[in-house]
Amino acid sequence: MTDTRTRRHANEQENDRERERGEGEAVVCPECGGGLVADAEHGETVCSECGLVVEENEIDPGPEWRAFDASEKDEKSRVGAPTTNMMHDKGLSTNIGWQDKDAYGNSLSSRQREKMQRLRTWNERFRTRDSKERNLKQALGEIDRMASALGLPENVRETASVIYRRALDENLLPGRSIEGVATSALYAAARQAGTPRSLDEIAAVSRVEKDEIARTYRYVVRELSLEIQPADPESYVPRFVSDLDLPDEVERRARELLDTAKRQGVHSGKSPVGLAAAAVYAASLLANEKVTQSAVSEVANISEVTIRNRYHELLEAEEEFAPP
DNA sequence: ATGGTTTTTACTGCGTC
DNA sequence: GACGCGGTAAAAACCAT
Repeated sequence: MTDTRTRRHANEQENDRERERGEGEAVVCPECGGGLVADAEHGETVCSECGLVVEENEIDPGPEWRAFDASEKDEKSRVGAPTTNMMHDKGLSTNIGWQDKDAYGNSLSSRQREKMQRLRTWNERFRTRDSKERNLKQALGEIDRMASALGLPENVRETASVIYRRALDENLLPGRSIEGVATSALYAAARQAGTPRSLDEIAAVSRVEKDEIARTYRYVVRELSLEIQPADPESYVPRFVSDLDLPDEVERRARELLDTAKRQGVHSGKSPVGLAAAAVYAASLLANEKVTQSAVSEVANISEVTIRNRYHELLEAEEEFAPP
């Protein structure tokens, strides 16, 4: 009986590779497989390895050019704040200022003031009237809330916003809760960005049950054909190490252990979190740092038994690979 | 639904401080 | 005696089919 999950992961990854060529969401260069970097200054997406420009002519949301004094700034800067996916209308809608001043800064007559107040009210109503927009407003709020609770950086929130927007556009919402889809989007975004949070951690800050998140997540991933690799155990290591107040050396060794384990294929089918936790524990043994299994299991939310099983395997793999 | 795998739970024995 | 660690068996959770 060869490990069926080993095969599964291998296949999954091949499929992902395949898909990346087709769709615009690629995070990997179609030429050389290197990582893509956004170059906002030129509005391009460029491969870090071979320099291939993948996408051009995207709108550069940044300021036009350096300004050396105030007048130059007025001349060269574009109007308004940079657009962002984190606002439900990308920050592009009209807002009516709250100051009762006209374009020249003169104050308005009381009649005019009343008029402006009515305009403000109606503008606000129109801006959020459409159900999709309302929907987005709420979902993005949720995403933001959960992301801060989990300490996820801004780019993850942005990605989550994009995913949610797509789900909305493709009419994936009917029959599913806004919160569920929002949570799934965040879960997916965190994994894509290489700062994964486990399903448990996500569920802890979401208003939705774990089962539903998992179900919705699978659905969303399938419908949007998002390419998401199984989480890399190494991406959990830094967080565990710092949660346990361990030195950098432990982190380094943990990475080494995971690397050789990967090379030997020991890792497939096992939970990445467990692997990471075991690596941290094994590494701290090697570095003569005293940490208990229960401490590691606590921060990783993994049972001690799993840590034991995994770290034996890790050490074995290490010995086979490099027997000094 | 099913079957194969992994993870968890619960319990036990051993050595050390 | 409490604690850290190791092992085991059975239950639960997970996932592809």
